[in-house]
Amino acid sequence: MSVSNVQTARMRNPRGEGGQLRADIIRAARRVLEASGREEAVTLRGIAREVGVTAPALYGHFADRSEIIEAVIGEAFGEFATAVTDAMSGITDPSERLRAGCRAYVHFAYAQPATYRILFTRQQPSAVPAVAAHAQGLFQLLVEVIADCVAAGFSGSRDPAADAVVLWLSLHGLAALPPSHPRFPWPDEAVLLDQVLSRSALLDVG
Amino acid sequence: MSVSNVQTARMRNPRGEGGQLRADIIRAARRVLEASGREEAVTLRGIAREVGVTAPALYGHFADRSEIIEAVIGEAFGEFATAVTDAMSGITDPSERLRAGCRAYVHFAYAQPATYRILFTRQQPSAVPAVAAHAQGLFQLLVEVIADCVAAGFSGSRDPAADAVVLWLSLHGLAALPPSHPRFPWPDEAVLLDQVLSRSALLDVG
DNA sequence: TGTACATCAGTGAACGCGCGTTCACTGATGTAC
DNA sequence: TGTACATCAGTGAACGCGCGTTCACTGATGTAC
Repeated sequence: MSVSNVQTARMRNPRGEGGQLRADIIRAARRVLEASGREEAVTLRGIAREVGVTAPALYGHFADRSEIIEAVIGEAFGEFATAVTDAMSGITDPSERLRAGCRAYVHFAYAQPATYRILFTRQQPSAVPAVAAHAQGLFQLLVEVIADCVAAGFSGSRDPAADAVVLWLSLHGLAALPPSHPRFPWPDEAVLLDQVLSRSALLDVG
Repeated sequence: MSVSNVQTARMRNPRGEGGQLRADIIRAARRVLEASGREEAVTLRGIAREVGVTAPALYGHFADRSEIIEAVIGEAFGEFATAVTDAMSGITDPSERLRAGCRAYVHFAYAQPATYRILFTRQQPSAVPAVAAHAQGLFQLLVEVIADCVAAGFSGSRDPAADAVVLWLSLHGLAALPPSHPRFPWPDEAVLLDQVLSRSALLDVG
């Protein structure tokens, strides 16, 4: 019944460590989300089954189902932001830093398509406060690295903020379209990313 | 109760015109889809309420709920393709023809965001045969009009097919991201479209 | 060291709800004689 | 022209299901005396 199929009889948490269940719930919800691909399929009872606990137990940590979904979104966006910034950290060449960040963006979307969808194509994702803040920070990072590329002579951008918007549009297309249209004859992903970077960010591609 | 709020007592169709109900069902389903914003909220019972008929009546025209959803997708994609091709027809300047088609693409997405989403960001939309065919045709049209722009000296593209892919990625971003992120400070839509066209299609923007 | 008690992480049964789908039916309308 | 009948577009009641949520409870573990 469990999504992960490694469900063993769950041991009751020792006293004082009931908070452990909270983290287990969020992790289980994310597994259910990716296994089903649809936010609506992430039911409170389904999460409880995946955790190995009865449904009412979840109410010890969340007021209702929507609070669990919001926690999932918050945690997933944090992980997404970390994936992107980690990929960029330590790379001094600004054009390579930009490329690494964009690659991490797209790879996250391919590895966890349903999670990417819940983060970026919900009706109003920025209604979740954590999303608005994280998104703002990531966008600023994008603007700065494009500006770095300009300063280093790798990009012909005359308006890094405007070009960051255009780049984000293309990145989102690259992240979202191929998983939804697997029968379309997509070019190689790395080639596509280089084309997007050279066009949207006016980056010289070596 | 009805989404459109103009529901009057429905008159039974005269004999031989029961087929009228089929079209009513699809239209009602599309209203429910846009009103709720979510495919999962388009329930068979909800559609029946919107039509003004009991739920079992729908089984006279569709085998089950999923068949209604597929009919909605098929009809919506036809309407989308018509909107784009109509916008382009009669325009001789190829760069204006390209711009008009892209504008129609994006406007459709803004006017009917849930419908656009169901057409392009479903798990596997191209599993619906009508979608695969229509999408293929529209993409070919995009390649051709970019080639026309090159021939007329308006575009520096060296590979219209490859650039059509990049343009589609950006168009999708432009169509999908702003409705999902209304708090982001988006530039003016027309400006954004011109930037996308000049970058992705290497179009000279006047 | 032993025992009464409080705490706490859950359980188990139950609720009302909307869903998709089935089934037997109804009642108006056209058609055959 | 009148009447019996077939057709057909629906209706109304019912089903089993999974859902979110509530409630009273249980039983293990730590704590106070």
